[in-house]
Amino acid sequence: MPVILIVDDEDDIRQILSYNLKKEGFEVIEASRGDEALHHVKERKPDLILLDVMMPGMDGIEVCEVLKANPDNRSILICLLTARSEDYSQIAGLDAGADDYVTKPIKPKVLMSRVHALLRRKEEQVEIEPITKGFEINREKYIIEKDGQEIRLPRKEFELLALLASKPDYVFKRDIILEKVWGTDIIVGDRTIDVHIRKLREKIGDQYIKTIKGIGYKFILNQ
Amino acid sequence: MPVILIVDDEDDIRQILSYNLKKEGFEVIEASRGDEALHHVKERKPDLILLDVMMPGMDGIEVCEVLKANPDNRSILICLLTARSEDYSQIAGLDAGADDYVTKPIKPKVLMSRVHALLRRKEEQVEIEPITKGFEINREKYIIEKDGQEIRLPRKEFELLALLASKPDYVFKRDIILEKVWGTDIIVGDRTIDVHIRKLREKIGDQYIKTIKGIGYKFILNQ
DNA sequence: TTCTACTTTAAGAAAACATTAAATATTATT
DNA sequence: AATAATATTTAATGTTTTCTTAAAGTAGAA
Repeated sequence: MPVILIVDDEDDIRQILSYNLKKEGFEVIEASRGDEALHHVKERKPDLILLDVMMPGMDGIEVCEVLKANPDNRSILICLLTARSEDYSQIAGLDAGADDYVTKPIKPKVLMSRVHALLRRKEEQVEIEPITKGFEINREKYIIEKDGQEIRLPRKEFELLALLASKPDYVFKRDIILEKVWGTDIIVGDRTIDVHIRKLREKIGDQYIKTIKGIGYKFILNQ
Repeated sequence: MPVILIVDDEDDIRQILSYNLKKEGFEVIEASRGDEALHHVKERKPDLILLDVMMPGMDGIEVCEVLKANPDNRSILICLLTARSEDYSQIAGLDAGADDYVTKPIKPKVLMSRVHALLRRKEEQVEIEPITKGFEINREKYIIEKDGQEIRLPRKEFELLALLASKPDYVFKRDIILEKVWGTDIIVGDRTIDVHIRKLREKIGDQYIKTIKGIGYKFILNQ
């Protein structure tokens, strides 16, 4: 899960942002001052920084400039938090390398939406598609193609197959499957996996998914 | 390259802005009065208007109101130029539909930064070229043609269809739809999408929009 | 055999979407 | 500026699909 650093000198702002972000599953780090923020970044590189512009001492723009000056930090997204009444000339922040800004008073819903949009932009860079002969797994269309024939799968089945097929012949342990397909939050019984495997075998043919007793399952292409 | 209209009664301001904008490759149109500006907009729809608030005759706020009253002009960005001394309450311009404002005296660097930020945000909205057999999508008139038959769609429905049809067979996730059609600032409930999908299906036929449960929707042409 | 781990089937619960109507906004018209 | 017409959003309820669990069955290992 993405790590987000909140930098604001006002405690209650930090609290409300932190609460909302954690609720959505993000890992949150907080700093009340600019120099503190820079220190945190050295320790743990966040994916995104929510950065207040108006702060005593080192202000947001400065923090932004210092960060972006270092190539290692180029990939960190920065979203400025600005008061609407602030003179916009201060918002040379976009020149300083910020990726977006949100005006105060901050509506949590709006901010969350922005956060997701920004992180998505980042993710879009590194999207990999697993390739498998005879099988085409098309995430964009959310269908799989087996020998030219389109097969539509429900979400869990799709994710399960996509996982197994991403590394043919590799055995995925049950706990790994649970973690990748269901996530760490949701706890489901072991039989649930079996049933989904069953459904998959029904749709794509028994021969592709092999059971490794006591361990897990694997996707095979030959034999 | 984006087209920018500068509206200011002071010649030297227009000149300096024009110079800087042209240097960055923008196409620039100028007007010295409000009514002249409106006239220009009819002739050639700009992407962005830099609009002085204090002008003899029709002032900037009025121009802004007139423009934004017309749906065809809703997509034009408006950035107000205001004197710093002006009471902030006067900047009801943001209520009049302006997208941003910059205070005088204008620092070219600051303004350029704002201009780029605004245009970037506009681009992030929907600027898709729909390519679709049997369907003709006319963005100017908010009309689609299905098998020669004209169907007029309200804005949101149109944008939604235009988005889906821009990549047939491609699944648009709900959050992407919200971001592209509604924007990141406006937060609406999930059911809102459904209702719009409903309306669309009613008008163009059920077979074109397919639900991918748990993911989103896709536009399909065959089958 | 007996135990363990998986398979299979069916059924109920939960999630996600569809539909309708009503409440708000917005836009057009008088 | 008031009214009417449209458009948009929300809320409530219904429907469908998907997911999960429970229960009974099976095959193989100890």
